[in-house]
Amino acid sequence: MLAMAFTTTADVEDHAPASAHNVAVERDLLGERLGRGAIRTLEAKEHLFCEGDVASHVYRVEVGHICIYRMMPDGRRQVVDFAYPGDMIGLGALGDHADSAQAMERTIVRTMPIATLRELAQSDTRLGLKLYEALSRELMAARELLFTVSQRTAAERVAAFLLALCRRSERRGEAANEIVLPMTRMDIADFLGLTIETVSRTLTKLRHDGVIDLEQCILVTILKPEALAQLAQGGGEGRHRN
Amino acid sequence: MLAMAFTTTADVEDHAPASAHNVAVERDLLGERLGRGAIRTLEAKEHLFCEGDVASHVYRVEVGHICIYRMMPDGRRQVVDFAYPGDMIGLGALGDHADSAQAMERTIVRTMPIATLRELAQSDTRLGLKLYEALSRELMAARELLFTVSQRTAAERVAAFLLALCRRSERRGEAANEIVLPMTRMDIADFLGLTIETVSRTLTKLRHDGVIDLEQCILVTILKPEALAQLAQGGGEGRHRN
DNA sequence: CGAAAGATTGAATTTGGTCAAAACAAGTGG
DNA sequence: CCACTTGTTTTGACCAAATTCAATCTTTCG
Repeated sequence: MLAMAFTTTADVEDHAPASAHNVAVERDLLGERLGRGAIRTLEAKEHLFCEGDVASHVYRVEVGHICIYRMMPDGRRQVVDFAYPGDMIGLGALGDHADSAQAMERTIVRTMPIATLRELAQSDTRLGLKLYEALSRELMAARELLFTVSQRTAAERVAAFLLALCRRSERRGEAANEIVLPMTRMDIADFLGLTIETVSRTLTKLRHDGVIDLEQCILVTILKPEALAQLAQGGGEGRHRN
Repeated sequence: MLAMAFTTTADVEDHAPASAHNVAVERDLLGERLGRGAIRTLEAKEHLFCEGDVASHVYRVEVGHICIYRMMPDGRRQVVDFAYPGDMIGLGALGDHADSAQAMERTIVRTMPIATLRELAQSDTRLGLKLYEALSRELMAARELLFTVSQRTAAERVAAFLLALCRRSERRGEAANEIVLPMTRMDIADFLGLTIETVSRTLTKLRHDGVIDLEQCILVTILKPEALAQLAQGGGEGRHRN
């Protein structure tokens, strides 16, 4: 269950074992149909949809990365999820979108009308179940994030974040200890409920402690995975245990 | 959408207009079957299920209140939801429970095996859709809470919490400005990511400011709903707007 | 009633935020 | 190729909000 941490924007395909390649076998109806779906290309910073828009489609990221977030009138922002290639977006939307989705770089998505999705789900109960499970996984991820943000210290949050990215890499069969951050410090900060300064400081501290290496501020090398894992738990003496 | 704040543990019935009474008309299949389902009574502090248990049933609270939470090994706790009469519990569970459900007082629930739920959902596609929507609403609630905990100050969190309870009362046709807190300060604290002391202090401050009244520390009277709403937004000059 | 659990209040401490400046990186145009 | 601009990241000094620790007060319940 812990392995699920942050594993949000559930891919509807079964969670692939490490052996599966990026080009997953599209054996189910949804995958097939999406494969034939319209393609849309987004420039960096372009929005796929915004808070309040009518939820007309679901999407699957093909290339690039998308940041999903919500804003408060006064400018405070909560990043809810980062969608990687293979991830579905917009599954949970009912009526209007409750959040915005913005490309973090040039990004390609496949699109599919919600109406079509509904039809498919009706004709194939197994698909309906899959969707349900995908949503359920999103819920769990959201709660995991809630937990992290609510209960952990800054250091623990950053550690947990890095670990989650590691696991994501592993799951898609990439190098597990070298991760490229497609998001800015600002995105990380708004995801973890911190400021950019704190994120930066924390990363620097991890570097000085020899836990990670940071060359271009976009490339993180995990030197001591155990230390990181330890930190992500209450290992560094966390906070109020009441 | 904002009105959804904290409206978690979605009731599967349509969101009833304010006129609807507690004894909602059970027109759909699920309601009927649950109405005929087995009853289980829990004493205060008794668990309905625990983290890691196999998810065998879904439940609907009939009388009393249930607290849903997750724990870290070191004792830190995150309350994820409070379930009121009419609320469903366990909808999102896949395989094992990711959280624990504990009665906050003597509580009665109706139970229904997940297998039965699956069958029902297969025979009635509309029910499947309803379940999906219920889960989706839970997801939104989780994200709303995430937002609150992550971005708001202590005062704002408590204000938002009280307001959410107000709305809940309203929705079930109860007095909107007198709310009884079925949960302890500890529960509130673990829900909002604060300490009991901070919760207590914040409530005291609200009382001194004449925004609420607090007689038995369990009964909150909202004296200035607008002020509370204002606070819940960034009205009291919130935090880092970057 | 009296014990135990829960809630409040106060004082000291700490974490993380704010503000401000400097360092870097990437891209543009001369 | 270099100066120049712009945007992001890092670093430091200071400050405020929330936690910790500790003591007291209330409520609940046997």
